[in-house]
Amino acid sequence: MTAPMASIKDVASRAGVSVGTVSNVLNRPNLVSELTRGRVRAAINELGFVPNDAARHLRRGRGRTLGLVVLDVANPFFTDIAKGVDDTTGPAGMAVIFCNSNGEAAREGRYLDLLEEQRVQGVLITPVGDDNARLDRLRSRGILVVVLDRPAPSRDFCSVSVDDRLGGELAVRHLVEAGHEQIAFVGGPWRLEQVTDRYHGGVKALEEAGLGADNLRRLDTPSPTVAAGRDAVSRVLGLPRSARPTAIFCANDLLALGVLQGLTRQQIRVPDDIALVGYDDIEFAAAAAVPLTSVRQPRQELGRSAAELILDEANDPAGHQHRQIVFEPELVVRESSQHSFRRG
Amino acid sequence: MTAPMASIKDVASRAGVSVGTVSNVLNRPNLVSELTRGRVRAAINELGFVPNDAARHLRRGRGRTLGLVVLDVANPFFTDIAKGVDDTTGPAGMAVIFCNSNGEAAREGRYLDLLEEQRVQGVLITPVGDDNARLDRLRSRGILVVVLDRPAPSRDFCSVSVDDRLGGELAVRHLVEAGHEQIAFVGGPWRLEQVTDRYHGGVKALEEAGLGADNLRRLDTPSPTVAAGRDAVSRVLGLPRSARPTAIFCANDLLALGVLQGLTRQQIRVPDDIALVGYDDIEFAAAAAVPLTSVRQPRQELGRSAAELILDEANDPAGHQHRQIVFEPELVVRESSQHSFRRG
DNA sequence: CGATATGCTCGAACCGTTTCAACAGCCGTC
DNA sequence: GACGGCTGTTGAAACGGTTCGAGCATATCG
Repeated sequence: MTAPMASIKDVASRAGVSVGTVSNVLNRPNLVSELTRGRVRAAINELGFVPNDAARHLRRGRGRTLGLVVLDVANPFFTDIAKGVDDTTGPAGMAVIFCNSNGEAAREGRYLDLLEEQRVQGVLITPVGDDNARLDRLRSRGILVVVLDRPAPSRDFCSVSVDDRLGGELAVRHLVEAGHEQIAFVGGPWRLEQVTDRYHGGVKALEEAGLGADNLRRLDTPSPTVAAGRDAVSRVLGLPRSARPTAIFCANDLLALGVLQGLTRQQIRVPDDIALVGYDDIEFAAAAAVPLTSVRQPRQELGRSAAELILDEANDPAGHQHRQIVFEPELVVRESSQHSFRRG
Repeated sequence: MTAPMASIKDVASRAGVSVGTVSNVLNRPNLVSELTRGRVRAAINELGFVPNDAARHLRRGRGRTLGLVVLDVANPFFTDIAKGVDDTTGPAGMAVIFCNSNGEAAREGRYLDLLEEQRVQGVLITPVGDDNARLDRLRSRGILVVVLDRPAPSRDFCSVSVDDRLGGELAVRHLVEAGHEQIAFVGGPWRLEQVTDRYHGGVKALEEAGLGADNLRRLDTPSPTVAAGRDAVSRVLGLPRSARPTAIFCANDLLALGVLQGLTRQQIRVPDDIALVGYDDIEFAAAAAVPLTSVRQPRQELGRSAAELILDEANDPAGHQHRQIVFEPELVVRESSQHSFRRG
């Protein structure tokens, strides 16, 4: 009933050699004679021996696993990142523990504790807040850290991010150029830097156009999800007539899809009555009821680069230089912001 | 530079007790006097001691991690399942290694090897094929197995699934009742039982209506993704006029969204020219260009139940009874199949 | 007062690997 | 034939916890 897993000892006795030799066959086969190697390999197969990673880990002091902590597993933006990570760590023989902080500091903390106990080699994380004390602590314990989807808090962390201010700027400039002056910004929670940066980028675009921050009205959401987007619609519509926006810029596509649903339910047409711009350009943005204009981020690329940085540091801790990679976002214009699309 | 992680020995010497006592404070605090317990706790805090899970694991023989292997991380259906799993394993202090087989047997195999090396306590898996030899092998090595989103191959595995034949039946019956007689089934790869079951359920509905399997024309796709759905459209349109379907039933929502995009590109209106039904009812189905009729599965529930089954077996291996839980799917009708919606 | 039970603590064995110093042959050299 | 250099192999010491029998006070009881 219970596990009769063969150990290296069983292999050794079956092959008539010492455990050290078996270990050598596994790790430095060139040190072992052809003949013994063959016998050991045979024994391994016959017994179906699979080395115990916990033991190896214990002895070596460090494991072959990484932690990936994201804000929302259900957000395709993050699963695309995860795919990118996986594509590069898999071939390197690393396992990834995929954790969902759900945007909650408490959950994030619990997962980081767990990853510490696992003595993971490194952590790729999109932090919930700006508590870099926690990141420092990981570091001081010898755990490699790469900040994902955010610039690192200091020069001695690696990070991979996309210029969110620029993204916000692109989105709002696009709307301003289409003639919009009253714009709503739907996003939150405000503690996420991604949200504030996108907002501030938007404000910058307005100022460049001679308008003010008042023209980008902030509507906070408790979370950046479809449901929160739906709920935000009533607040947009509840604004005094004078402040009624003609366009909405959402902090991500999930919110935008929710807003779109909410507006549709209220018989408000997009883009005719209100223009809509999302962020991330997830695959579903293009398939939406009204194809969504969105700010594209190189999602898989983000994951791949982050994984490469951490592998680089893992393989050569001494020679490694911390880098803060910043990608550029790109505006993808679709129907949801094309006022003229139907009119014209 | 390198990790000076405190070990249980450091804690012991700092608190002036033996390592055994420290271990007891951690695992059976009631055996330790109030006084010592305090001293040990203090030492733990001062040193920032975090137990090494690999060591514990090694001694105990089994770890606190589970593996979750799914067909596609980027499919919201599976991330919702993952959420369900996570919600129930997290509080139980278990870590989950989330693996993406991507529908490829080779990748699945590599991940299972990895999970074996990790000596995970259990594996929740949506298998790529029907190679239950591999599952048997996990079992024989003492690794608990729960089959996800599929009925177990035999009575001595736990499984949590949804009745896919019934789902296919519901979808096609709905179309038949709306007057459709030529229906295309877009799905694949054919090796996935989920795909074949949904197809056969559809055939059953046709037969009940006095029609034949010929009326459900199979169009295989290489993968159940948005891109594959888009590509399938040309094949639907390439069918001889006589066999031209008036409705399409897709094996999942990703395919359906892709098909919808493809049709729109060809200026074919849904549902007026062709009706469309998806499967899974992911969140984005309702937000699609044309809100998608779909067959809903209790996604998070699926994940939760699976996790509960595995925790149950882990906690009481002897008393555990293997169970095959089967949920019922539910048809959610939206605009994409409502021929009358616009006409009426 | 001695025997026995009770409450805490200790120390050592053990889990399955890796690593490394030591060593056994064997060969060629001088 | 002693010697040094290779090649392969061995055995034991870690790694960091858990577990358990033994030991030692102290309290309980007859």
